[in-house]
Amino acid sequence: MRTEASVLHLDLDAFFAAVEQRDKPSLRGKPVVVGGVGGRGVVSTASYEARRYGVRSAMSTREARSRCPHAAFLSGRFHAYRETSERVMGLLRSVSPLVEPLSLDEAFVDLRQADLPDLAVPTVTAFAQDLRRRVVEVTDGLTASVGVGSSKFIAKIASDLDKPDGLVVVAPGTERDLLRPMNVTVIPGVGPATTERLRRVGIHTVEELETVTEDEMVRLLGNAHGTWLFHLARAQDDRAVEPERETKSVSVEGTYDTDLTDRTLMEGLLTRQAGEVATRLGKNGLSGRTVTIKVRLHDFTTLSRSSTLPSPTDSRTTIARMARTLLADLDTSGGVRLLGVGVSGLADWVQEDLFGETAEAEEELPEIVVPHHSRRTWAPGMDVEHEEMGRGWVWGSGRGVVTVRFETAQTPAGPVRSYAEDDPALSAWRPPEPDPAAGG
DNA sequence: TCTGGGGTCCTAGGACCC
DNA sequence: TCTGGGGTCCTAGGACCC
Repeated sequence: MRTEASVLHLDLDAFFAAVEQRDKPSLRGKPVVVGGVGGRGVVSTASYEARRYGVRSAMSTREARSRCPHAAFLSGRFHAYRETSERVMGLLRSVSPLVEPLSLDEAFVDLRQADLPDLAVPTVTAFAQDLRRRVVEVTDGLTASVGVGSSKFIAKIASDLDKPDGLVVVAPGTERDLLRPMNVTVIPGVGPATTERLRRVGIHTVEELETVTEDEMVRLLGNAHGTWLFHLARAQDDRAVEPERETKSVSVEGTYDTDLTDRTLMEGLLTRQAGEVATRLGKNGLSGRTVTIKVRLHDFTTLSRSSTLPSPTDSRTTIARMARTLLADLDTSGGVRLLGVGVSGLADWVQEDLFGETAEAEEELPEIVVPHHSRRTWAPGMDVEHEEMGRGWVWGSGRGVVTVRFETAQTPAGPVRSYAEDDPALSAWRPPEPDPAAGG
């Protein structure tokens, strides 16, 4: 924790709804709800007019409609949100090089790196007011709530205290007095489960939380969370403002209006999602080793299955096949409401293609053709054929061994076998069409 | 017809290696 | 012939955030 109030947190007010009201004057002053409009949609953002009717983020759209039937229900225009967000982040970066975006509508700014004569409360207050004015300017009318304090934690709490269109600067030294009367739920990281655990031992406020020893807290909430909360209860937070945070995973998921029961359809949907994940990996120059599927059953039970390759991939065919294979192990007979595919274990480099082709070339050539029996030709995802086992694809290779998973569209979870990489029974599978470029 | 989609981080158990 | 530890990787699930 710093001795001066030099961490700023900025939060754009009802951001998605505010962009809609800005761009569509007929919506100004009226309740606007942005979110999923389908049968199983939830509210992403409600304008303050809609909040007066009890509409809240994360509420089902169905309930929002019953609370506020005359609201405008919009599915969202993410390009507009992103574009507006970039203008705000650009403004923040012009003020300090240390800007950490948390989402499209939120960021931390380190004021130690800003051009300020000093970091006294009156100075940062004037600076923050001017920044809020410039946000309105640069966004054509959107307002922001800002908090400034001696840490990320305090700045974030402060920006919440006078919403919307407010500013709160917490004077150094007053943090703990501010926190004590507050409910534990104001602490970021304290959600429903933690709140309930604390409630059961009679803890509701930060002041009560302060009475718990670190050991007790760890016993109650686990090592990481317990230790973390022990310190936050005392306003102890030394986290730096981190401008660059690297991506750890990329995923696509979808909830369907009616439960799925057709396995072939599920495989088709996973295949399409895998393609979207691969495209996004490729655009960002990423590849990853672990493919995970997510399946939410009719009763909301959520399952995940994952599998890790020997080397990273960004190939749509490999990701899709792994996804379908993982699905094969699951009983989905009761119906599925959500399917998803993700890739993690990311490397910021793409495995060098054996033919020196670019990722774009793979888009046109989903089936890779490899020469017969030459060494070092087995890359994950390649189609191969075994004299006895039939057609399969390379699961992994290395140290002279190639592992092949045999599958057909009907039986995705085929057996896995390993062979010496120069086993003559194993050959590259060729598409039925003659390919003059393939050579021998 | 309650309950999105994109993420991050943590835990716990088992495998495996030294 | 009884029973080490530590470290790392992988998997599944859960809590939480916006």
